[in-house]
Amino acid sequence: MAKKGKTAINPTREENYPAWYQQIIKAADMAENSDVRGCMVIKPWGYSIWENIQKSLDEMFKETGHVNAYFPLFIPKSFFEKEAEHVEGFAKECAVVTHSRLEDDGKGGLKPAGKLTEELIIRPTSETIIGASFSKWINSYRDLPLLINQWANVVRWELRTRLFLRTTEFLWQEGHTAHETKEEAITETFKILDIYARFAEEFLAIPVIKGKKTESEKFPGAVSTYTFEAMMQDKKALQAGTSHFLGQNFAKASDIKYQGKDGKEEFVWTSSWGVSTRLIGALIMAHADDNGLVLPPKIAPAQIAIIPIYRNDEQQKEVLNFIDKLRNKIKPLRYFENKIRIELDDRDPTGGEKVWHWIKKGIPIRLEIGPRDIQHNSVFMGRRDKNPNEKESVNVDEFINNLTEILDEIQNNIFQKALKFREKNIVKIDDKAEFYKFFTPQNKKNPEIHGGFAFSQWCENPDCEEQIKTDLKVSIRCIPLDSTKEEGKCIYCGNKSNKRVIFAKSY
RNA sequence: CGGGAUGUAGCGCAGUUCGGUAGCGCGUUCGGUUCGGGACCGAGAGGUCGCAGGUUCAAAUCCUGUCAUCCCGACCA
Repeated sequence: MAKKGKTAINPTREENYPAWYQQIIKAADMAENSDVRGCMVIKPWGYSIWENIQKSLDEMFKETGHVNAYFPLFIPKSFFEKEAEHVEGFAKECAVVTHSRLEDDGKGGLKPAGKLTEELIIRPTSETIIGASFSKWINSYRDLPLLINQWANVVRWELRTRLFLRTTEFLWQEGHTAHETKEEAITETFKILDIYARFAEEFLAIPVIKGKKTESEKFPGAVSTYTFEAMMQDKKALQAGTSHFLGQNFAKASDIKYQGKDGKEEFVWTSSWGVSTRLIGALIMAHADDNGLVLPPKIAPAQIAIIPIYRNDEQQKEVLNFIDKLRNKIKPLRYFENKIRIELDDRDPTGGEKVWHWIKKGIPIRLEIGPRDIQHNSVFMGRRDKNPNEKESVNVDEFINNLTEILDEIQNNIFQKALKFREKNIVKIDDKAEFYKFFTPQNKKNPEIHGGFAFSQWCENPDCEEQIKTDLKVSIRCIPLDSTKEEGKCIYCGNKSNKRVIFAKSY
């Protein structure tokens, strides 16, 4: 009989959250560390999730008038130096290309040669090089707005990396837009933030809080940064993506000017925005449980795994035949305009191992189909939003008829569960001592999962923000956009304050 | 980049104190029995013990260096 422990993933979230996270990725076979420090290999199951993210977001960008383009991986150092704050923010984590070829070093190895006259930076983000193109492309107000997106890889030489959450090289999209007026650029910034938030909630099933970053947390070179923050199951906040209003900072740095209707030359107003493979990390930490990954149907590489059950060749033929017919019935169905993807697991039939294999991979629906089901024209269904042992026999026609609703239900259940978790762990705190207690673990040596989001008053003094960060490692994640004015006292200094912000530990 | 921990078969680990040439569970391969909750029996394959030096007749084990991973800190999508 089964020799397994209580959970498929060990350690559990409660026992050791960071180790649990690594195990989820391993068990679902999503990615692994590469031979290059800090870089990951994204394996098919993980990459497929990224492809689905790309597909959905790309559609949303295009629906709102954006077009894709591609800019170089390399940025001349001089371009990069143009925006002072930008340099300061990114200089410490830039990979620099200094040579263009390799030569025999006379010891059986190779040495770099062909020193470049100007060093090239591998893009950590592309504001500057895209700005250079924009300045050529834009002449007149008729050229505006310019709404460009690129899907690319970027490199940030991080000192501490974690699969998906922070890697030296990562995949993302970066939107860059130029507008005639400040208002238009700001509208764009919010429009994208809304798209991101909608995508996170409707596709990734992750509830998010939209908000503005404080001065200390904003993007280097931006006038203002907007973020959408999600709560992970260890109650920490994850910045899932950002949208920046850049004012005319980069327009001035890259000399992006247009001639207005009045004939006068003006600098454009720009925005930039991005989400990355970090979203996959968010997906894992928002939904996965102690039995493995949990995938919302809309973003899953496949929605259904079919496990055939049989004893002999004759039964195998019969079962596979039945499955084939089932697949043909599913084929014309569409789930959010997409085909429903099915994985048939016809490896050698070995008991329930295959069932657990798919549970760990987070597949939304598992179907076990054997002779007994064929007899009753039914399928044996397990759902990832329910306990692994909660399985039910469903009539085939009923299953087909209800399939999209079932997927919807799973999608919704996953979202609701995450939402409930967040609501439970977001607390209004107005007392300083309580605030400190909230963010201090009971067990100092081996901190348990604690804290959450504290929705507290802040007087807008950066010193208060800084002190809290020093004391508790808690930062202001954002000033929620829907945070209404409310008279109160700053949680740190007690001075008059008129709004609440989200405090949390973060990734 | 600073502090701590860990590197032994695909995965999880023992062996290191006290040096003697590598083992367990899972997985994997083959044969058979099985098959509706992680099957069983039998027979195999698989490791220059992270890497490089050093000490020694002899190193997974002792010493030095180095690399990687994980955790904490500083920094960040």
